[in-house]
Amino acid sequence: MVVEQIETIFMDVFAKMNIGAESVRIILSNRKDLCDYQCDEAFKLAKLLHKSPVEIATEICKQIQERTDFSSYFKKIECVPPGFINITLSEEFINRVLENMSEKERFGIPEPAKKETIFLDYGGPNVAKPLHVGHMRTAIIGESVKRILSYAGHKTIADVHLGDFGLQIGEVIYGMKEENLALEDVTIADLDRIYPAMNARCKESPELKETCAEITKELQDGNLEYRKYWQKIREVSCQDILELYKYLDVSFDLWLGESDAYLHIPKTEALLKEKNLLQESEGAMVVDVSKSTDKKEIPPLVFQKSNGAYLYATTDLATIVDRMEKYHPDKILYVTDLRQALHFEQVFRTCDLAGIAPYQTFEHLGYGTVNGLDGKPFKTRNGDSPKLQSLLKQAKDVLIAKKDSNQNRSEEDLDILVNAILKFADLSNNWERDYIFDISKFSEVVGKTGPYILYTYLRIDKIIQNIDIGTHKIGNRIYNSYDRDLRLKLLEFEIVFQNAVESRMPSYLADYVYDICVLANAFYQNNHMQGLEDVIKQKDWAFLLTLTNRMIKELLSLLVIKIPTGM
RNA sequence: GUUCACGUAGCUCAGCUGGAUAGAGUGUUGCCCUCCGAAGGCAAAGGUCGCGAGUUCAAAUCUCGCCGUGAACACCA
Repeated sequence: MVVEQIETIFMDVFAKMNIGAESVRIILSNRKDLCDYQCDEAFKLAKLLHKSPVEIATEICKQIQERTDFSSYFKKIECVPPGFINITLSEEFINRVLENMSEKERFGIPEPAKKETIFLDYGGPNVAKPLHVGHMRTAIIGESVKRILSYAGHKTIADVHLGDFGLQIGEVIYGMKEENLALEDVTIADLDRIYPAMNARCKESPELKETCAEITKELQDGNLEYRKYWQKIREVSCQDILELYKYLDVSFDLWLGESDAYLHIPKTEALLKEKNLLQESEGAMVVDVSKSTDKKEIPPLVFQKSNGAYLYATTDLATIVDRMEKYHPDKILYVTDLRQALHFEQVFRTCDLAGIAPYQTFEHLGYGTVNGLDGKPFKTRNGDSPKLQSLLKQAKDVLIAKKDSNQNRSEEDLDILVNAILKFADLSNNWERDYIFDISKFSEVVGKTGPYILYTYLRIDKIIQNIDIGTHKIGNRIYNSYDRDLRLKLLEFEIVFQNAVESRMPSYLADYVYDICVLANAFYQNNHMQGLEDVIKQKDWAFLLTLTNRMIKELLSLLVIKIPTGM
């Protein structure tokens, strides 16, 4: 909003000066002590115009200063050697834009040029297996990205993509039958007991594992008895999974899984055959996805194993076929561990080759591995990695112990705080990086943390509660530097949000909301509003803080963080 | 081995579509609760941006080489 308006003025001036530039870039100042925004275009124009950057910048500044509308935008605009153009906004401009933002939904960010339907895949929990930290990371990042895209004006569809047809099911069925469990009485406690035990036994005994694999295969082929077991396991497990997601405030539009994908395998196979893509290699059916331009050899995608079984790539392909057919998405985003990058590369290329969907449809948001304190990844296979549920419980206990007053807090508020701590910690990091999981991270409440943001929000809320602003707007003044800094920060919303959308990076929003809070803290610490004689000033400030809090709240919501009643 | 990612303050990390004096948090050392909540504020100290070249008026940012760490490399997901 701010940037576009300034850019328009610059382009206007460029036209007058006969500068043949097609665009101009105004960026946030990196010297806030000198100006609010800056333009470094003079350096680029120097070659084109065969003049020195200072000359060009000086002329641009002069042209802008001579405009009749100068003061409605700028307080000061000046050229600083060797050719920077430093821009300081006028109070009028700042307040005009803020008022406009305050009147609009979503602070007036424009609708996307093209409204896209975007599919997101960020669940991947396995039925009958407990969720662990990795699942939480996927869920939090995915949910946040979904909310961001949706806020930007796109249509989003989230699919949990359940792992409900794998070997673990065979193992659990075997264990249930062995114990002679009555199907209708099976609870999550039974699954929590049977799965780890069976998993351990299968590791010891390859024969037992083979038997379980056989059960799994028969289930996939339609064995009715096993199917009943499977349904029950799925039902019980999903209840549990749903509860955890609910705790995390993560939701999905679709609860499909691998078992649903199996229905679409024949269709998928036909599509591949039609394009003559399937070929036999070492007994397996594969798709050659290599390209001559590859720097590194990309192995073929294995569609069907030599023993006739299907695997991960198969169900992923089949799932895509189904999604394209039913929903015609413009984009499909996968939020998974970075280590799966090659797998997705193969799948995406296959889709492109088979005409299922163009390569550009897909994006793999590969987040860094969740590592332990030793820097090694948490193991997901042998049940060694701690259960998510117990970690959340642990975090809550630590929180209660941290502050006396927390003992009187409602369960709901405590849960919100736990969520805020771990989500802010996760989302304020760039998701591409590895993530060292440290239980102390789950209880960090000071500094750049979720609780700090919530604390600021609640304090502001308390301050403005007692001031009736009625229909009062932003006003036309700015009273001091704390005031000005906060207003300027709020103006950045659109820039920051667009960055977050384009990069699918919630961390930009986390950093931004933190910056807002720091400035808001400084503001109310230094500008006491209680008993202020200047009523206009008091209302101006109350309006500003109201807008600030609205923004904090919406940003938090995009980070999947709620606001407690107190803390 | 090949490919990719990463290396910034004691620690955890921002910054990377090139711009001016490289920023936060934490930890360390001080100060600030008769004022709207101290889960807060203010200040100080802390840096060869892994190393070396190159491109450029300008490099933490782009290119190349080296060193270090990690990941992936067809019938697991």
